[in-house]
Amino acid sequence: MTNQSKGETCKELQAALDIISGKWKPIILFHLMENEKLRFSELQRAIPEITRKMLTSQLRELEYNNIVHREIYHQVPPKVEYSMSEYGHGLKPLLIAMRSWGFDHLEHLENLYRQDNEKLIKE
Amino acid sequence: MTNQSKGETCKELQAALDIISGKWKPIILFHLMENEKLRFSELQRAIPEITRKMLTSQLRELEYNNIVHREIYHQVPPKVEYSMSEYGHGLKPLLIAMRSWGFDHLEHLENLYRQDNEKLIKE
DNA sequence: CTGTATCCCCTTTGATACTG
DNA sequence: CAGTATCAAAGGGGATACAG
Repeated sequence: MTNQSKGETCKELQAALDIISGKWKPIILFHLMENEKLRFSELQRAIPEITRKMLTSQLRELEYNNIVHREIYHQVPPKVEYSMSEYGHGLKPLLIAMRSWGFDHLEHLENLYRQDNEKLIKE
Repeated sequence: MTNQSKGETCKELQAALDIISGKWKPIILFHLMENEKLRFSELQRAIPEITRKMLTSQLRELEYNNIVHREIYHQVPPKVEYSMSEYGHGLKPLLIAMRSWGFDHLEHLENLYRQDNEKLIKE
């Protein structure tokens, strides 16, 4: 086993988090997992609340980390397509596992909330 | 499949990330996974760079989310023990999966770095 | 020993306007 | 269409001092 005991930060875990954390990265990744290729504008429509700046920057970081591929068509008007890189597809199982745990967790919170409410009603 | 296509944020994934993101949460969680119970001061020694304030706040958030249990011994001087809650143990597989992916990713980066270096040497 | 309270900084995010 | 530039706001995080 790795020795995390004396001051060694858990760099593996951090490495994974560095890739997927960022306010919009999770949802961007899921759209790209489910759609093969998406244009910039399609992503924008899919995530209406995001600004162009944020969409650009988050995609750039994913591209920098080799998770996402960016294909530029030199046309007028321009067209750019984003897709998961081959390497990026390796993230899929992890993202699915996270989503699954998150789903259960939201149910868990629901139950806690319900119990609190019932307690309040009784009193 | 869930429909993430039109503006629905991926709340499940976000829920998972909310729990484990935070500068010190990953390493705190791993220490608690490997040690059953740890006192506040033991955690501090295990993570020397962390400040008391941060250790407190991160633990409080984990406690609030029902991941970590806090046991207070009313003594002088005080003694507080932290441990994974039963619910928190359910995070273990996910954390291990993340660490595993992160490990591979760090190797991936190593290889990229090495290739770049060899290219530079050739030129 | 196990915390809190303050104050400050820095990074991330957002609003808005401009451009090839 | 697919961005960039600029500035402002918000929040997370750190240093330090104090407290039960």
